[in-house]
Amino acid sequence: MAALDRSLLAGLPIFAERSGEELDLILQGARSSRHEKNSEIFAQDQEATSFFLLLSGHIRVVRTTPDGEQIIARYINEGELFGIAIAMGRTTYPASAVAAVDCVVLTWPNAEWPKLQQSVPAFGAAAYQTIGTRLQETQARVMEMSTEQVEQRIAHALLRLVKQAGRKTEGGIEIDFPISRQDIAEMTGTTLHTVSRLLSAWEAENIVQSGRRKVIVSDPHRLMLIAERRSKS
Amino acid sequence: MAALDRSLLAGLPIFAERSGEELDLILQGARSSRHEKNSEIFAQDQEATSFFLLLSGHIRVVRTTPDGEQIIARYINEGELFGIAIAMGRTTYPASAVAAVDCVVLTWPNAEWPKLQQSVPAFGAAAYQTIGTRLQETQARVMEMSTEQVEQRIAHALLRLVKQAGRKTEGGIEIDFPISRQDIAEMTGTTLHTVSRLLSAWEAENIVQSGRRKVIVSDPHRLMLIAERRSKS
DNA sequence: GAGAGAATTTGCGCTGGCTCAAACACAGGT
DNA sequence: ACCTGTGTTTGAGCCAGCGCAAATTCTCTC
Repeated sequence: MAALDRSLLAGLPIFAERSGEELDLILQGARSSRHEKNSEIFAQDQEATSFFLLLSGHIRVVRTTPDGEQIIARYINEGELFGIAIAMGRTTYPASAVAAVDCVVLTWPNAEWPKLQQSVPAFGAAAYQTIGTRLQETQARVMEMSTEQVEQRIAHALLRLVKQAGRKTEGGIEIDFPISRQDIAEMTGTTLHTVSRLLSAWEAENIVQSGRRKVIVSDPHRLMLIAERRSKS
Repeated sequence: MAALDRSLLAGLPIFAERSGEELDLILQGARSSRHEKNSEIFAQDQEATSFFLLLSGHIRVVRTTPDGEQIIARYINEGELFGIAIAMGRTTYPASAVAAVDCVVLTWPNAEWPKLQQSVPAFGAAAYQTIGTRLQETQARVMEMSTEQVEQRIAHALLRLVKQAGRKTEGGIEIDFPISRQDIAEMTGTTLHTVSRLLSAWEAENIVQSGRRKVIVSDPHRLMLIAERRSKS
């Protein structure tokens, strides 16, 4: 395979400060691959052999319970590391990764990890920072689930999606990948029925427009009011 | 202050593989301190100036929402690192740490972090592993809150406490620090009333014995059956 | 040992959101 | 143009768990 070009990485914030030489070092052990929509990049509990960076597209990280219920742990956006089990001292992937749209992914075999950490310490630091950030986010989610009503949780989830993967359109900001009511339910710990009812209600109030696997937030401000509404006092 | 003795660390699993020299290096920048029950070791959102290791006691890690609701993020057990904001690239503590009983804590100023990581790489690795483990645990908690009923969540929480901080007594395994109904509620996202009702019911069935800020699990096996009970099918 | 504060227990009524059920709408393939 | 599968909508009923309230018990202090 031809060597990968450093221009692949140059645009990513995570590598903004890296020199050309460092970028080459980073790319040396990597290969890039395309994953079509709905294909699985790695599976939960499978032995972790590689770690990844999403060059383009969106990835859904899904955890499945022993009795088959699914939860969406997070969405991975362009430029983010994922599947970095190795950096957490794990030997298996704790979740599955599924392409939400066609994706381009950079893959390193785990064997590259120690080398890379050695030769480009900032790479290791970026990975650890990623994990730290995710711990924060996950803990925030626990708080949300403990203290907020379903309506507020869904509003928060939509606002987060808009922020991370929003694309400006005529009617407002559209979430840039297909997302079903079921998906939103799995992100917020509720049922697709409740999500559907709420989106319908919000649509009637011109806060969102939504369709089949599609959500556009037309009035983020009002959605924020809903999200921040206190339950009592 | 007199130099700290390496025997402080020698017994901890996290340092099992370290040589005497390494232990001395680790202790060089540290100081130890005593924290009495219910005192705060650091506060949420406060600037992170140090990181810590719990030598003895139990610590409650608490997050407070903007409107004053509290959540117990986790309990720290003996030998665990905590407050390692620096390893996550954070400048403030994301939660408060409160001594659940009288505690002895080892403290390093953040300035020691890069040195220590350099001189004892395994120390850095331990910190990252700690964070990775916590991410796993927190995600497991999200799944629990999404898919399980209150009864199962409380059962799981008790089993976890027993595993991490259980002390064998006559009537069963006692949780080794004072824990109120309210605390359990804040760990499981419910109310103290519901916790109280459930504990009373379990007490009647001889699964637990509990008192004021005290819980003894007398029949872990039956508690496990409750915890693993599937909601449907 | 009296009093105050903190933790727990228990009853009661209500309701948010789930379950069950059915109809409907859209996209993509043949 | 039709068909099939997948996603969405909406209704109806129900119940787990919450909010509120009051009584009770335990611990610690003075």
